[in-house]
Amino acid sequence: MAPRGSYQKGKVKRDEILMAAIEVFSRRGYRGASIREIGEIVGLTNAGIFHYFANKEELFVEVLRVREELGEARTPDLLEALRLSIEHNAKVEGLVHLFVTVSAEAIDEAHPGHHFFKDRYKRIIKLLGARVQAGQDDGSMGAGLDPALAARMLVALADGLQVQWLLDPENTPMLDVFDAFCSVLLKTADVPSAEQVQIIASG
Amino acid sequence: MAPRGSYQKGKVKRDEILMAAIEVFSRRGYRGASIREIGEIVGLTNAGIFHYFANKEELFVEVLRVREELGEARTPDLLEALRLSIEHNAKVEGLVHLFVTVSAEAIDEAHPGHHFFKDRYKRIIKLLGARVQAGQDDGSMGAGLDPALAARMLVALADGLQVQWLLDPENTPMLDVFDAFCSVLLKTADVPSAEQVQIIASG
DNA sequence: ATTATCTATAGATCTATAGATAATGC
DNA sequence: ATTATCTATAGATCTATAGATAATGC
Repeated sequence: MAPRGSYQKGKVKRDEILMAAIEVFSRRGYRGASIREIGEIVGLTNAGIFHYFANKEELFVEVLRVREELGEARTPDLLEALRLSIEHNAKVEGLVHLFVTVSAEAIDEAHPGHHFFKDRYKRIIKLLGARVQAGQDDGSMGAGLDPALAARMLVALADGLQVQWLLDPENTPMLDVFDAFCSVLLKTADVPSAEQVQIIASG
Repeated sequence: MAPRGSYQKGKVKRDEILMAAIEVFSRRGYRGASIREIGEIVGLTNAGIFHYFANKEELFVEVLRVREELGEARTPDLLEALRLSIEHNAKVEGLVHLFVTVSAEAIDEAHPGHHFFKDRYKRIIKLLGARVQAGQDDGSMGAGLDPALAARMLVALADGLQVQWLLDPENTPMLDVFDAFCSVLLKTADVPSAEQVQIIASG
């Protein structure tokens, strides 16, 4: 006898739990979050949560997956996607908080999110590096920066800005800073250096 | 009767505790760290720790203070200081880990380190902004970036790179990335834009 | 009949305190 | 005599399980 599967009510509740979990894991990190607190938000006892998720770690991994989906880019261009995600993030403080809190916590190799984050960074940096390389090749970007380094810069900038923004949202113009950096990226050494200017000017 | 003060042995032990605490708070964050684990490292029971620090929070605040001292710059120039601290940090994984973990956790307003971090960021960004402004004024830096934005970039970059480095130390050339960014900062729009080159070249 | 949810509870922690004992140094 | 440290323990949590009851929908 195959199981009947969850009722409609159950599916809705499961989603509610995931949303509440995002909020709580965001504020408190994986270790600091408690199942009971998540349960209170959705009107369940802690035992009620365990009906939907076998254990805390399973719930957490689902949260990471959902966050990835919610933040998913709708653009094929990775650089634009990164910019869009920053723009989007300024509206969903909870997700940014989750990401920042948990990625810091996940530095510990024993953390359940460790591999998720390590792989994620590696993948994004690699893809962004290729994107910058392509931009330089087709002349849309300046060739002044090593693409691999530029990729790490972009990711670091986005991450670092999020911390500043979460600590002080009103005074942190996340997108302005990012855009200013991108404009630098676009023209750096696309424009000739001072020496080259000399040559051009005197030629 | 004034108290006699702590014995020599006690002073040494207190320092040992602080060093162990840096390590544990680094790995686990404020909430995840346990007094007992710190005690085990220095060969005390958890109650032994409470002889030196009234409570967990007091120990933690001391750790932040000590970290600040240990990472203290020896250079008056703030930009150089930032670079030196990155260079230095690559040798003291524990302190970087502490900083990253706890600053993420401290985004929560109820966290004991919240104000410490918020003030610290505000101060550093302001000072760095002034530094960049001065650099642009005396012509040692290009004028292409708004100093306030550049200051936030520098801080975000340093923070973001630390996360990448902690997740994957071998493959993250922290200092190279930072230096590449600084070289961009130094010359951006110091060098004329493409249009200006046209004018120069044709003038 | 099966899913959703609760109550009750076991068993691990954790911070912190009280009060005893050991070590140190006037 | 005072500091350093321990044992024992109170009182909060926390995750997770067992087993009962309520709600849902074939």
